[in-house]
Amino acid sequence: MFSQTVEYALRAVCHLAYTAPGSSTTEEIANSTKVPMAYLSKVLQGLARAGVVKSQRGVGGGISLVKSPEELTILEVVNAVDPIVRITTCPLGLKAHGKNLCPLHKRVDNAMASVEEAFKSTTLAEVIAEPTTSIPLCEFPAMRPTNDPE
Amino acid sequence: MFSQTVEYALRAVCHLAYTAPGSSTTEEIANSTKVPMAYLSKVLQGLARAGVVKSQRGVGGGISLVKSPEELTILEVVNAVDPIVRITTCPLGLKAHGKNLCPLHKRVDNAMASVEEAFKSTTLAEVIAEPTTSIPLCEFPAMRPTNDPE
DNA sequence: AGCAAACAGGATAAAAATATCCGATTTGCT
DNA sequence: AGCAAATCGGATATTTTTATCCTGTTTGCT
Repeated sequence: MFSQTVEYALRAVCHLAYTAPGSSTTEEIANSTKVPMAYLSKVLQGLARAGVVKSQRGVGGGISLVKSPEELTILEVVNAVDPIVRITTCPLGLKAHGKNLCPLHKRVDNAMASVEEAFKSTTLAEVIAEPTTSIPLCEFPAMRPTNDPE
Repeated sequence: MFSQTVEYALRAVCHLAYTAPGSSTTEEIANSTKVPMAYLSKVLQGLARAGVVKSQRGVGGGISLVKSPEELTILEVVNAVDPIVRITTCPLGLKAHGKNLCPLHKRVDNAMASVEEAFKSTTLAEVIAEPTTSIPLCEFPAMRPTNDPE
């Protein structure tokens, strides 16, 4: 239901939230998130174009979040790479419907609205702070991603 | 967020709900739903394989719903062509997580769960019966799809 | 200046989703 | 039997998504 790209982007910003406000290299993120590095690079470029992350070239460079994890919502990340497009006019182009969606499309749009709302109300900070035995991206409890090359 | 195929399938069963328990030809459905006929044919084959619709070849044949619109949910239609797959184990394959999803994936899964729930609790009968000026698939209010070739 | 780290971006490839075409088969009707 | 209405299913094409590779550019360090 959500694209691979969305999944990869969320993992990446999750890693970056751990190291924020510092930066991580694409390789570090790729290792920690188990995303193919070359493809991750493209995803990160998309996030950079959308202003979610910024990149710094050269030695000591890498990728970092533009906002703090407290200010960054899941929705912003999702919309940066694969936007949730709400239904605003009849997909069949029926003029009589126009912006007045029929019950079918109203329900489909409501489903998207609920996802949008859930994602809008969750920040990255909440995701990484939530007490749990399953820490995002971490194989072992109570152990968080580091920048050490494994 | 939802595939074209899902959209097409929903339109098609919506048309069939109008003509239920009678059948419609693929061409009639294609015209009423504005879905390319050849592709719709494939979508309907998928719905038939999943047991949502049944087909009858030959003169006077066509496609009809297996269940009544009262018994058929949107979810069954969606799952027939492009299933909503819930996250049951860690997508990274982290053994420590297993079925205990991390906060990130729990939220993504919750979003899918809300969609699943919304779709599960809506029948086709509700969709076509809801009073509105925008009648599904119909260009004009108070005028419903017919089997008349336009 | 020279070198190594690191991202940028184009070219390419592979796979999946979307779409079209057409001959084969089934079926009802006369 | 013959014909026309319909679906079935295989082949093919197109577009999008996912993925890989490689060269170029930027940057910090010595």
